[in-house]
Amino acid sequence: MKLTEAKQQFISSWGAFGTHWGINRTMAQIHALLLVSADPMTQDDIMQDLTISRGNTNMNIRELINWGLVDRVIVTGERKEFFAAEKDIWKVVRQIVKERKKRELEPMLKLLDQLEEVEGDKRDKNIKSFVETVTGIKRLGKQADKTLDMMIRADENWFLGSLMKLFK
Amino acid sequence: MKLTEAKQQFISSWGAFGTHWGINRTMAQIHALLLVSADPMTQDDIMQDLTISRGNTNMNIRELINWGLVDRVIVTGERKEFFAAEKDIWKVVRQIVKERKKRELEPMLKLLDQLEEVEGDKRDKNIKSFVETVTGIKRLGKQADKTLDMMIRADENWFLGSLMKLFK
DNA sequence: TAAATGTTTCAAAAAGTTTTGAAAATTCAA
DNA sequence: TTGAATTTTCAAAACTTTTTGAAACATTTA
Repeated sequence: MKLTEAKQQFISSWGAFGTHWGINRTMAQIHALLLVSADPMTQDDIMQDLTISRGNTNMNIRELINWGLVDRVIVTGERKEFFAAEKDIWKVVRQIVKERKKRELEPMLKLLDQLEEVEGDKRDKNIKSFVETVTGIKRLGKQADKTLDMMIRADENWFLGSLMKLFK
Repeated sequence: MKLTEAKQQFISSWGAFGTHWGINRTMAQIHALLLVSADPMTQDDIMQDLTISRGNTNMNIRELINWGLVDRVIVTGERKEFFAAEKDIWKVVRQIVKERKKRELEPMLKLLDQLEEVEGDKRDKNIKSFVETVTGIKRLGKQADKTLDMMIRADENWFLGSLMKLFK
């Protein structure tokens, strides 16, 4: 397979993959493009490569920067802004985990805390069933929260090393 | 907070939560409703509780059954089919991980294997950058694949216990 | 067997999301 | 300053996904 074709394939699959994870196709494609390109690219480069509009490009680059997956790069002697993806894939994963934990897991845990304190007789079958489910989810959620925290703080080798020992 | 209100809240948040994870709102809401209800419910119960159409209800119940998150329950003396959610939340998580791994992670790893074998001079900056990125992703992906396999096979206590030891 | 009850399908409508592109805003060099 | 280059915004259009509901299908009961 030729490089150009391989890049195309990677970009298109990464885009499809992203849509399963709540990331829109274009955002994932721009990320993919920057991941496999040797040098930083301008907005116009990206537009042309992916044949998407200026607005769409701009919007999604900004979103990628928000997620901490892409950085603005200043190239001396150039007026235009350049963009580059974080290439250390382990950092990328940690970054995504960190953001999603904050945006999704933490609010859910806060809600579960409230719901656990539903009024009424705990012997009532309906209340019992509700509280048990909520407590179960909360327990697992809190555990996941802690585990992810460790993972975010951890260094790649430490993490891989520990898992290898644990799961061998 | 009253039980009815608490249930409402739970169902609506679980629905919103689900949409971040590639599960549609209704599917997540039906799942939530069944999770917190003490007894199995019929399609008509669910329709009425969530005020959604018959077709929508049917479609999403079937999808939940496909995912292994909901079971048909036979109630003796009743003509209608009843449905109940798997209440062991740890089983639910394992089930979801298993499905998504199969549908998403595994095909991606297969593709990366192919892409790694791009033609051309490995000293070329562009090829080098591409191969390095792909290799990096593959390495992490393979590791994740293994780890998830262990997790799917593992028993709750074993998993929590090991993690507790590891991450304390 | 026919009627009644229950389940599934699917085309069309509604709702939700993403993309476009032109105009506005900003930045920078002269 | 001015104006050319660049970036950002946002309303409308295109596209995608979800939902509806009526009709078809299936199963049970009498």
